Amino acid sequence: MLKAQRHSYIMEKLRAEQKVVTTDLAVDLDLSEDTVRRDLNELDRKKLLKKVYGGALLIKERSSNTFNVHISAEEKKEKIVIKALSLLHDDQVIIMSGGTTNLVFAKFIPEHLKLTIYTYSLPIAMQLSKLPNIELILIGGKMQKSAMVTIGIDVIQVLSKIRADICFIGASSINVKQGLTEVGYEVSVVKKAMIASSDKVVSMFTSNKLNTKMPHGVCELQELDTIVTELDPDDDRLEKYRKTGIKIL
Amino acid sequence: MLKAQRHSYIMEKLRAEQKVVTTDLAVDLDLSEDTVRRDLNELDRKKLLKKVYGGALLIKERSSNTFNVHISAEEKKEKIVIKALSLLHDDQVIIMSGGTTNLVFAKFIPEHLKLTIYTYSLPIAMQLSKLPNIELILIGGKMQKSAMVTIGIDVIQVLSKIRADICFIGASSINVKQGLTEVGYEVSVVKKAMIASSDKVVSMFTSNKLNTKMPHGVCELQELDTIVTELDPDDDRLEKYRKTGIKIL
DNA sequence: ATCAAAATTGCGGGAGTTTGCATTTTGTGT
DNA sequence: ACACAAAATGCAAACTCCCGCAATTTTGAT
Repeated sequence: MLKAQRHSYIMEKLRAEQKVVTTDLAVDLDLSEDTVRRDLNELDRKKLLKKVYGGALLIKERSSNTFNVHISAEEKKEKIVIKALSLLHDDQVIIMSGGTTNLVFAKFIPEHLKLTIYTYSLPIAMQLSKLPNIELILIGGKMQKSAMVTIGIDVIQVLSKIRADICFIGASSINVKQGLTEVGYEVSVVKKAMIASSDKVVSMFTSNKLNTKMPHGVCELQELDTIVTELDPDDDRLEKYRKTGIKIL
Repeated sequence: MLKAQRHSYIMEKLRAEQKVVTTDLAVDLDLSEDTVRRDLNELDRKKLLKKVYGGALLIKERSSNTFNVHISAEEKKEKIVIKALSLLHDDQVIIMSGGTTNLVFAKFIPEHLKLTIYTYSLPIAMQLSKLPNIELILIGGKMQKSAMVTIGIDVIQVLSKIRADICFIGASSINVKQGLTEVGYEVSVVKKAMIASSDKVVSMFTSNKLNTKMPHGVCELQELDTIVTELDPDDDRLEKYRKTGIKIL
């Protein structure tokens, strides 16, 4: 593996986990710890991370005016959202949940579409602000800082008054028995409200979310109209889901 | 084989595998490594790939997952907000309007302060999300895309129910006779509501806003408790404002 | 067709990089 | 203060790169 690739691997892992451990990286990359240390030192010199005893930490620059959102597996997500674009038409009212898949979706919405979009995700609202033909309503509430979304009773209240054509809902986990499930209780409640206010429910997620489970239920699989993954709709891994009669893109 | 053919072979392999290795390409193409290197350097010069030690990598345009806010006269604004930090104490409830001066302020709030902050500005909410001890409430509503703030009746309604210790209010324009004035009607209404809900009103702005006027009134000078500029409080340009009895930092 | 200039290629060798190991130094927790 | 892990240092081997040069091919003009 090329050194430059190692550096991107390290930075990627760092962004995902906030820290990296020298010994782990040596195993991951199948290299001596010496080399890993040299890599870390080099990246430290370039101010891309902060080397500490035992590994390295993510640098958080307080000075920059840029807000960065890290998107993992971006190519897969691009494949997903391009398929989902076919669901959009002029004059629809849409609710979008948070999550990076939906953020990629926001990036791909064509400029000419005239839509009304409700969202409670800050990055998605920022992204959609670039589109002149979108009527954009940001749903306010208490900020959940880690996910950059608002949560709580205020969000539920606003959602309950909307009548939307489609909601696009990210997924933490999905399986045939329990349907959609979430890590956080508050987010699960918000998603329930989204579903209740929408005529059609679409969930987009990467295939690694398939057949996984989280503590808080959102809805049964049957309540979803369409799911979109990066897989071919005929893929074996979707077999069980096809049998439920759900639409798969 | 022609050079152009080699180049397309290299680019194709690069797109397929994200990287190419000089020695592998020399074998694939049955050429000396020197020639491969020359090819790679040439493609690098044309910005079609990124040459690295040992091979080359795909150039990936950092597709904008970054949201950038341009801040003019940032040094002046830093001077202002550092003075204003003295107004903050643990357990205060604060309302912040939009504007880049307030954004700089958000960047300078110390990590240890425990505050409850209401804002209707997306960039400010993003910035404040980095602070673990802040209870952050984003006020939702229709997005005004140009300013990255929410406006409208929803914002007013939320603001009217708050009882805040201080509000930090940006200024489009200020003069002794008319007080604070705004370009947009909607923003002027929101700012009136902010003021009505706060015990103390602080306005921060750069000195170029002094003695200017906009169409929509926000409040009389007397309604402000404190103004903060980058000037020395004894500066001649603030003479008229000092006479009104307003506090100047 | 002929020739010269320009471009391309491979090679030798020197310079520069990278890597793992041995050794020494430094840092951490008990 | 101690033991032990992590890091820095020095070093040699292997690898990669670049320069100049000569051989070869291509190009373009006569």
